[in-house]
Amino acid sequence: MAQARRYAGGIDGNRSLERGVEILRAFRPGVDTLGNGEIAERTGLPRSTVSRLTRTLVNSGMLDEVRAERSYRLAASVISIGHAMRTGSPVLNAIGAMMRAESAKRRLNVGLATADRTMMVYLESIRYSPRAALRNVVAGQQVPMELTSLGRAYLAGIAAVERERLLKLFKRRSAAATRMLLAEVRTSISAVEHNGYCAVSWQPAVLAVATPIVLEGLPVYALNMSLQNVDRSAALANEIGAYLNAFAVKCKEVLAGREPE
Amino acid sequence: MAQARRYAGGIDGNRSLERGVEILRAFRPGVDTLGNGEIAERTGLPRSTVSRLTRTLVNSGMLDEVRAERSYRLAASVISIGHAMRTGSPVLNAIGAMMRAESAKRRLNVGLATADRTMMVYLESIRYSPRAALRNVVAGQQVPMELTSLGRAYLAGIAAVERERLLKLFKRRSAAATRMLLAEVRTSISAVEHNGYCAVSWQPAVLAVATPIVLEGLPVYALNMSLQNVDRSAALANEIGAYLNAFAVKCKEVLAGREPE
DNA sequence: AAAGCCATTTCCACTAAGTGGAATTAAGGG
DNA sequence: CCCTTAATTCCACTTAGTGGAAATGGCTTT
Repeated sequence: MAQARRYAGGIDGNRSLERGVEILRAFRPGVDTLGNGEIAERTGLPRSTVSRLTRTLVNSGMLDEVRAERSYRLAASVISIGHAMRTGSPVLNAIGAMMRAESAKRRLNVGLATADRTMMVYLESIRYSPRAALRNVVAGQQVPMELTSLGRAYLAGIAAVERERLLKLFKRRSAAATRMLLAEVRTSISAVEHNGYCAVSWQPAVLAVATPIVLEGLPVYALNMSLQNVDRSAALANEIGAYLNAFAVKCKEVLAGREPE
Repeated sequence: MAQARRYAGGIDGNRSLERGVEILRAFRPGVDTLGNGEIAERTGLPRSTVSRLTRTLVNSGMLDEVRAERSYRLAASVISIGHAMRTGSPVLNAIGAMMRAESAKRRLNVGLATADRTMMVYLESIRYSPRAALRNVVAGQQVPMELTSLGRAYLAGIAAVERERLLKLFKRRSAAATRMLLAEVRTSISAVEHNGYCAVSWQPAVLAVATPIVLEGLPVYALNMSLQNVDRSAALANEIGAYLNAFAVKCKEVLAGREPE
């Protein structure tokens, strides 16, 4: 008993909708079109089911059909919903401008991200480069949670049970180097607990420092600052970490003072 | 007979999925959280159904639940899918860099958009401003189709039947000024047919010029160039129109030459 | 505190809507 | 022109979804 069979009666949710979302998710960054067969493979759904659901998604405007090659691509609707998400976000509204100003002042990259399953996704990423002044780069970009300062700061900010659930997933994901990686992740988490931030050099010659932003009624976010073309030094990490802590405090003040609707 | 009852057997698509998408769509730009009640109102769905579907969307990661206020907001997933859409887009991949270069060279804004129902949504919008060099502004932003150069260029680019369908929708939407507006729209469309572009000053002191991009196997796009703080003059519109035509030709060449996978 | 008043969620009987294997149709390839 | 391969439609089956009604759970009011 217990373990009630899902999708009996409907208390657990709606199967078709779940499947439809899974189909949208099958379009990972970089893929242009997918045929029903490919979608069926990626999602594990029966081909006839995929055929019907893709048709529905076309009618709903979430997919565009490419008749000539019997395939589909994500339609413009998905970015307009994405845009709605960004403009609705109270956090981004509150601190977006501050992030831009901070990037210019400190002459480094400033980013804000939150989690999508096991990935961190940027809500905003302000890249500072000495020449092109500042330009804000693609929101929606994903980076792996376990390897980045953003992800580890996020892990430090969430509830312990959820954290352990995610750590198990990482274990399953990367076959090799598991022990060392997990140890590193835990080190970063306690760094956050002790110093307020953690520093990680995920990409070569890039130093990134991040801190969690935990607020009632909002998902946990992570704020980061990063710098390219530097050699990784503890001193530099400390300096940026101090900037980040100060900035995070300012952000939290602003966010605490917002009208709750 | 005929007019087969929808959702019998499943040939017409999947009702729950359609409804789930409608719920996501209820989050228009600017809204933060919506409760199930509000969603039910906006979508016209029964409250119990909304309750189940929102739960599913939370499980699928498309919505975040705000337990304290029993409401929901769009989750980060939607921007990561949006990002996938942008990085997958062959058009944006092919001409994004060219758009940036053109914006810098001509010192004006360059945008690329396509339709989402009766709105035009920007895939990319490169804003030129004399000071902050160039920075690319929010993709996903929507502007009304019937009022903008982008929208009218799009209308000029699509099949006639689809165009008439949309024109009827505009008629229904704006109670007043209908005759004049529709006449204006038709004027813009024939301007595209004659000169390759149409010019519209939707917002005061902004001159915008757009042209359709029609390619086999892709939705119709519209490319535009615009300039702020100018007084609207035919001469200026012609000049920008000429730039735009030349640029569109270059774009189409590049797009024609891409490998068809 | 207690009671009343919301809004949201769960229950449940009903059956239509969705399912997926099999048949069919359509699209390339030789 | 026929054959192969993949997508789509059919269709009998039945489960999964539905929505009205009841129950729950928060909040406010006296």
